[in-house]
Amino acid sequence: MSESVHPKSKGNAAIAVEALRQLIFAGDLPAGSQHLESELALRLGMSRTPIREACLVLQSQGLVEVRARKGIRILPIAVSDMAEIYDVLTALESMAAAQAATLGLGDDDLAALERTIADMEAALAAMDRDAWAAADDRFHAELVRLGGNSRVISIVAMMGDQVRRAKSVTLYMRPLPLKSNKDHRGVLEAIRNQNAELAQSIHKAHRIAAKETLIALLTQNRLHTL
Amino acid sequence: MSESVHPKSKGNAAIAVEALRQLIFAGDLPAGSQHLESELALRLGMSRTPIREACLVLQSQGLVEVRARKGIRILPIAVSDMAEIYDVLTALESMAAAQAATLGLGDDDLAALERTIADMEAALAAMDRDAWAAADDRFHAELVRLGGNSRVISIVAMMGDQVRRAKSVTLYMRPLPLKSNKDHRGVLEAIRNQNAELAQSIHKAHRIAAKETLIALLTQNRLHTL
DNA sequence: GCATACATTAATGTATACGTTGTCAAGAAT
DNA sequence: ATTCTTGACAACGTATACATTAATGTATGC
Repeated sequence: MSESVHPKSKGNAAIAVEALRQLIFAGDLPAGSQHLESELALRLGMSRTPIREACLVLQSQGLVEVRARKGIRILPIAVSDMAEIYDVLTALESMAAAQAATLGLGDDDLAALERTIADMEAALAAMDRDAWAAADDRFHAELVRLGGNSRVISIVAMMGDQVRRAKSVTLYMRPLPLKSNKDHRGVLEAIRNQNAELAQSIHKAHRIAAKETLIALLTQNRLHTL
Repeated sequence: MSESVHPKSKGNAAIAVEALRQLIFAGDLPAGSQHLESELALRLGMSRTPIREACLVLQSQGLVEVRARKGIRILPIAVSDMAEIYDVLTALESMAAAQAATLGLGDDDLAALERTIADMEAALAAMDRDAWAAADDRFHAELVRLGGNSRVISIVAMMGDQVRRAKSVTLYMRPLPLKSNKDHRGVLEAIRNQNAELAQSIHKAHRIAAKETLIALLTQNRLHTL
């Protein structure tokens, strides 16, 4: 039968994970706020059981903290957290870039990465910050995908989620990242030329610069927690 | 009051996590085996609810996989997994070493790290492989602790858990790692001298060598999964 | 004899009731 | 006025009953 494609192919727990993620990223559950299991259960129209399981998953992903009798707390991101996360991303993504370079990838494999760069350039030309940020996310995700290490992929995705709010807050506070794309093209070319050292060093410098820019911005604007 | 320190400060779910970890590491739940929730509940003397929550936690740590109607599966570690994990450890621990070197740590801070090296030397002299492995684990844990990045600490701990079985299997298959300690002392001295580049490069080489040794050993002995 | 449809069943997924325990506030003692 | 005690309450943690669903075996039709 041609049922609706997603009648209930996912359990309620999985639905709750996705719904809570949306609520968190949209700011409907603000950073630092606390919420009772029963409140969330009522809000999502299910019982406490799948809510509890969803919160455990989100806790393991570093998005919330479950504290007995104090409700589920949406974890705020402090500047020190940003520094930690960017350091992890720097180390893992740089390694991914180096490993991608050693794999001898062809133009087919690099097409997706190249497209994200083109998207960023187009977004810059149109001064569309949101489109640029989306393409930048895709660039980094594609880069680690090319690295081929599934653990790196999932760790980077988790860390990316944790800083998502902070990045969106600062997106309109800083000048357009015109220099970024030179780095991106540099990494791409180094991978294409199988120059692992160069790919790694360019990307590492790129990430360190991004970290310092972001931290300076947050500090200047007294955004200690997000 | 001199109460017993842990009367029941932990809930059953936390107890289940710890108990299942023990069973997995001890081999009582062999890699690749599958177990029903009700079986584990009976075995640990509690209901399915805390078992389910414990399994979700263990799944997020990469130790098991929960599959509907097929039971909880203890994840085996393939050689390719070992390669992935060692690459992650290489990147993150090397960064931790570099960052520890930049912190200007004093002898007090480095005492614990130095002790783990001394323990390894003593264990080597006594040809006590288990003691050496335990001290080596402490060395790596202490190194990342000195790095000061809490996310690196927890990621490294998770990855260490995932390869624990494989390391214990190969522990008695390889010659005593006499060279290792020179690397360890080198990292320590580089940190003491605030030479971040050197600390990073020594540790990186150390990890790469360990990876290749372990993978060669597993491949030679046809230990594709553990 | 084989394939397909269906019934059975066993295991997970969910709801709910209940026990347990930390929190918070009110009040008494110092 | 501050602090300590105490007790009620509210939220969580757990057990259990129930619904759902996929796998398996069986029967039936071709």
